[in-house]
Amino acid sequence: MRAPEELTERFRNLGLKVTPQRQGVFQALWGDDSHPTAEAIWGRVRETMPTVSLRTVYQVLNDLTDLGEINTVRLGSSPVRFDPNIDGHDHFVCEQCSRVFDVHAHAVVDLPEKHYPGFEVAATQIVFRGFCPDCARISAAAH
Amino acid sequence: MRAPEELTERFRNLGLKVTPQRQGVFQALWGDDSHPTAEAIWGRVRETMPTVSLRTVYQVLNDLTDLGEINTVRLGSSPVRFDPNIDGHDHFVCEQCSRVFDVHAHAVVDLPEKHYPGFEVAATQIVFRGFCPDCARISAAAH
DNA sequence: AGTTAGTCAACAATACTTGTTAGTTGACAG
DNA sequence: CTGTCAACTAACAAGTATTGTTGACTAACT
Repeated sequence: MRAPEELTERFRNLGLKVTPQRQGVFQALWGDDSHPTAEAIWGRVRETMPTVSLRTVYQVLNDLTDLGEINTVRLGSSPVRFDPNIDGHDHFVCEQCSRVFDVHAHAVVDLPEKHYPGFEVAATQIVFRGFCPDCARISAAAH
Repeated sequence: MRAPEELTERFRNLGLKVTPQRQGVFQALWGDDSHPTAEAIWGRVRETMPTVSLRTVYQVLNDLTDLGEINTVRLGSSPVRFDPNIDGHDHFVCEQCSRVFDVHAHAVVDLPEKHYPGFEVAATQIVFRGFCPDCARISAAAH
């Protein structure tokens, strides 16, 4: 996503008001690569704005998604996570702690046209599952 | 997953009773590659056993999952889907009709150890998104 | 300074899934 | 063949995540 200042400008250009709540969410997301849930963002915004409602946070997140500024990430049964990184990248999900990491895989992926005629691939998503370094260390130490 | 008869035997060996409800779910899943939801399976079992409860279907599906006979597939915001195909394979999700197809991708995927030290990859999942042949045809005809 | 979008609070509602209870049935072992 | 206990049903509650709604209030922009 764009920097908070640029988002401010974009919202204004679109005729949307730049409220402290919206700016709070911009700030909370900016540079975050931890794929926070709506609740997590809410918690962060509340630190400086204790009265903000979860409803509003959801609102803003959906607005940003509609504008293409952020992506939603749904992996497993957990709640939706929000990803301000909209460049092409892959994900690693830790099966232990459920954290999601941005990764760049070396991948050559192809859906063979010959066997799947008529399928129009718009996006390819790679998800790795396993243990993150922290959890791998702990599980190794358990021996 | 195994054939219904083999599952029957496995359940019996494990001391689990082979009830008509369980067999109904075995049958409903056998050879199904449409990634049905719990409700869909329920509907199918009810055709021959109208009194079966959704609760029981969930129960049996979870049992089968625990036994590793089937996989759960969570893609997007739809309810959990169940996949009797537990061989390594990939998925194609139609963004229009939400159907899920089993596919075998040509893929060479690698998480570069060098950049991600300590990450232990247990599984790699590839998901294609786009239009399935049916929906591609309809959207093309709309022009 | 006025208009109106945005927000809040509080609550309802949705969808999916699991928990719980109590009463009944029927699969299997002996 | 029969007793036992796992399994099933029905009916309901609960839980999680998310969105809808309403009415009153606030404050951002023109």
